[in-house]
Amino acid sequence: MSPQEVAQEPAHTPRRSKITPERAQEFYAAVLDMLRESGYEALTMEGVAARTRCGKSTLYRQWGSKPELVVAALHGTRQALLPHIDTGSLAGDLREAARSIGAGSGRDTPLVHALSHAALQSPELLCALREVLIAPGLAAIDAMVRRGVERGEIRPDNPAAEFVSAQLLGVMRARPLLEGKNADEAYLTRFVENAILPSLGLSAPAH
Amino acid sequence: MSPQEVAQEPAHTPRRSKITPERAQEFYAAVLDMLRESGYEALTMEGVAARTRCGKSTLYRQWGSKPELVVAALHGTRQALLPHIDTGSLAGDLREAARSIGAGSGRDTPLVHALSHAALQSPELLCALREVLIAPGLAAIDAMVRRGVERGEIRPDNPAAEFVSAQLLGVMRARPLLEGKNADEAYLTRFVENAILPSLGLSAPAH
DNA sequence: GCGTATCGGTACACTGGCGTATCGAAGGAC
DNA sequence: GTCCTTCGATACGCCAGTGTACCGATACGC
Repeated sequence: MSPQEVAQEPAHTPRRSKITPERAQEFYAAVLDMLRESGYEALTMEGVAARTRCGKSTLYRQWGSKPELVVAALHGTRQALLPHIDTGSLAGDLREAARSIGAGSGRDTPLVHALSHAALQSPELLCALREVLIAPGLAAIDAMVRRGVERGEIRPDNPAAEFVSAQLLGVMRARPLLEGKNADEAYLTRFVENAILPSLGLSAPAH
Repeated sequence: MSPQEVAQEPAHTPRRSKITPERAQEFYAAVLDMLRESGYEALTMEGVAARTRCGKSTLYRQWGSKPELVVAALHGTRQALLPHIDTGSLAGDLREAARSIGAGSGRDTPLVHALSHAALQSPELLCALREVLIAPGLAAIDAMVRRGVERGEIRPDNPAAEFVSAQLLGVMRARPLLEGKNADEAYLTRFVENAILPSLGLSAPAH
């Protein structure tokens, strides 16, 4: 708690910490990079200290412990992974979402991958993971579907609607395991075009 | 290597090990259980020894190290998770697969979950994971699709066909993260019915 | 039955990470 | 310019897990 306040307030209250917000971002970036590379368990405070060229004491002074540091890193680097998408049609939105997710897949997929198991042991971590990586994507996709309903493109009770987000995020996580490569833009675009849209009844199956 | 030979050959060569095949299965079951519960990193040789009421020395004598034990446990408990499914139609096969996967989801999903990250660091583990848990499911589903093509239910170039397995396995892994509960039989069945089949053009979208 | 090798159990070094304590140095407040 | 706090760095104690060594007991081969 206290560290974020300190690190995120540019100036205002007589700031005690010498960690500038930019410096904090360096810490956070290092943490997330190391998470992506080696996972949560292999992430060590010593490693973070070495990579950021600071003392362990600084890390413990500011964040208290490894789980808190990781949670702070997640929250501190919130970046809209699905930026405002509103193309005017559900199909367009989903295509654009596939593009956007695919473009960022090298960044977010490994993160989710690295944290998804560790999160089961720690409620705080699970909460941060959902809040930062899962919920925004989920909300964005659900919003697209909702707008699609409002525009009358699909019916409110379209039975495939509830699966759209699970399909997108699921396939994104499944492909590395199945085929050994990340779900990139091209793959996700094909997926939306050939699987999701037809399931919603939004494009005539090509046969 | 040597331990499996010993444990899996009932008799034949003057067996040195006193570990009967049944006893070996107990070890393997304990390992997989603990993997499901706590993940790969948290699995300790001491824990396995304690749960199976054996000495650590036995584990090290037989399997050499923790990664080897895990690999052996995977290979040693090969069980067809998708038993021969052949209902005569692709839709029937997929519905049956959903049922079967859903019924076993409490068993296999956590395993994949626990190993999928650890596998990225160890080629042997990745290989075993694919061979035992991924490939059989993949092959089974692809076989269904292939039979569907041969029967003429879908065209060979059906663009949604390539995504069937990724969707099933992906959704199975995504739901715990999205909704906090396992993809059970009911959910997967609805998913197949309302998303996969329509995407294949196998059921008229309900609207 | 007897020898032998493995079993289960414990004790032991060794490693590596966590978190704390302590230190000189540096930079901002005033 | 002085004071004071935090910084970076290092050393330390502690704990947990790995893998080895050793033990008496036990069950199998013959």
